[in-house]
Amino acid sequence: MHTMTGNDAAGGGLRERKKRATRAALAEAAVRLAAEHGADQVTVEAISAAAGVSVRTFFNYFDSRDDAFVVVDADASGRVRRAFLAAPPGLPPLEALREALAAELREAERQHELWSLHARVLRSAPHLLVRNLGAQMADESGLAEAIARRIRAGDDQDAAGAPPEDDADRAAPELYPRLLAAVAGTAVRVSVQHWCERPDEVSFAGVFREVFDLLAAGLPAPAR
Amino acid sequence: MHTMTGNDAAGGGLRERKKRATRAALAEAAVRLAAEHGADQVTVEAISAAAGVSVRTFFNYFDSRDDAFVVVDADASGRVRRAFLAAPPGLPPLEALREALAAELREAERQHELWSLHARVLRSAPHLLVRNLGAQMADESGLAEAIARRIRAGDDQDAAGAPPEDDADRAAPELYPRLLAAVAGTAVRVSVQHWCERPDEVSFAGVFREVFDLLAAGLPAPAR
DNA sequence: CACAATTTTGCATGCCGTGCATTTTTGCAT
DNA sequence: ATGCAAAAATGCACGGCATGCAAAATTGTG
Repeated sequence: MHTMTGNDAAGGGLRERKKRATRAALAEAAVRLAAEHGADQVTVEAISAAAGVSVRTFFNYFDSRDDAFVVVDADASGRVRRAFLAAPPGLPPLEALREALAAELREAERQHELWSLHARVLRSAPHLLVRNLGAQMADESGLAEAIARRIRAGDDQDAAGAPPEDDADRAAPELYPRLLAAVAGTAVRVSVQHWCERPDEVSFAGVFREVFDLLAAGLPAPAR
Repeated sequence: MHTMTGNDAAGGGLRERKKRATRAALAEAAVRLAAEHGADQVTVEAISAAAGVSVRTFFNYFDSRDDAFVVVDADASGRVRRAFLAAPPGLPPLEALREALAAELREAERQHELWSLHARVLRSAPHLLVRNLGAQMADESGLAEAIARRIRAGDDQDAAGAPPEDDADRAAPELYPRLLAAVAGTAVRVSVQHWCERPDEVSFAGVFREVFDLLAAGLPAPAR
């Protein structure tokens, strides 16, 4: 299940490469068809035909029809976690997370066309935006654990005596890591949402920076 | 769509009262059946039978089967908005929202049994938790507008000249109200989530207070 | 090339969700 | 109270979604 093999550019076997090619073809076909005809007018049969596979095969890759529209990049969350943990030790958690997210979002803007289509599909179908949000929430748990680990690592600088239980209380995550992970995800969502409505007025990086500045300041009443 | 009529305890006509009774019966039957047999084992037919209506009638009240598990109190968001707008004018937005949410959550703990069942159902079925999150997001837009209005009202104290457009730019909400609304919703979710895992260690009010204290402080790294 | 493992595919099945016409209930005016 | 119009509930039919199962096709390996 975990696809332990390094699954970035080229995973060893021809089998896995073809699997990912089929999956990507299905996802891209789904997004393009949805952008053209509207999301709810696209049947599984049409997606499968566009990708060159049978209807049954579609359900071998996605648990539901909507999943094809939602999943864009499965290992983006892993990259964010790694970048967050690799940030300079002195940085506060919120700042480290801001940098990690900003780097990932800059990277995401490379596939600008598909991203834009995807955003349009999600905006025109609130139902799918919710599912996308759900995928974001699935990452939240892993990110919260990374935050907790980074805080422990920071504390270990001061108190060298490492606690005997390394990951014993993993089943009961603390409050702060969860809150920070959840709020950061929300911040990304609001930034994208706000920026999508004004593609020309402001840059995405500017919106993103302003959002995190507001968070770091404790969400004060805006001055006019 | 807006159910303009004051829809609190007893809405005028017998019609609307019976409608809400049927809707509540369906929702409660759905939650109880899901808590007993598991959410995905409950068919629409079973829910309808338990509520004493036909299958077709079920779909007259809910757009999908899952919606029956998600919606608990349709006008909770309206109460929060009103309480938020009625808060003392001097209070900063974050504090006013904290108080409004705390009051609503205290009120929600009255139907403790159904709430607890509902929480268990949502935790056992991530799929439904996502839909619940979606319902929360639907309220987000209205709450953001209320926040924007409160801020405008606060500014009108300083500059008495009221702007000619009262709700002209409703279509283009500003960044801060949206962010605050979204983060507050996230804060509630994380509070409930965290508290549900430790029902005995801490009180819900305590978790809730700690979360908003962290937000108001700008999510600083926790001191040990 | 032969063989085992994996993937794809077709078929059957059941539930979900919607449109339409019909029947029943409700509110209101007489 | 009684008839009437609006609204809700119901039954029926239809198509898409989603899964299990077994057969056929494809890939990796000796």
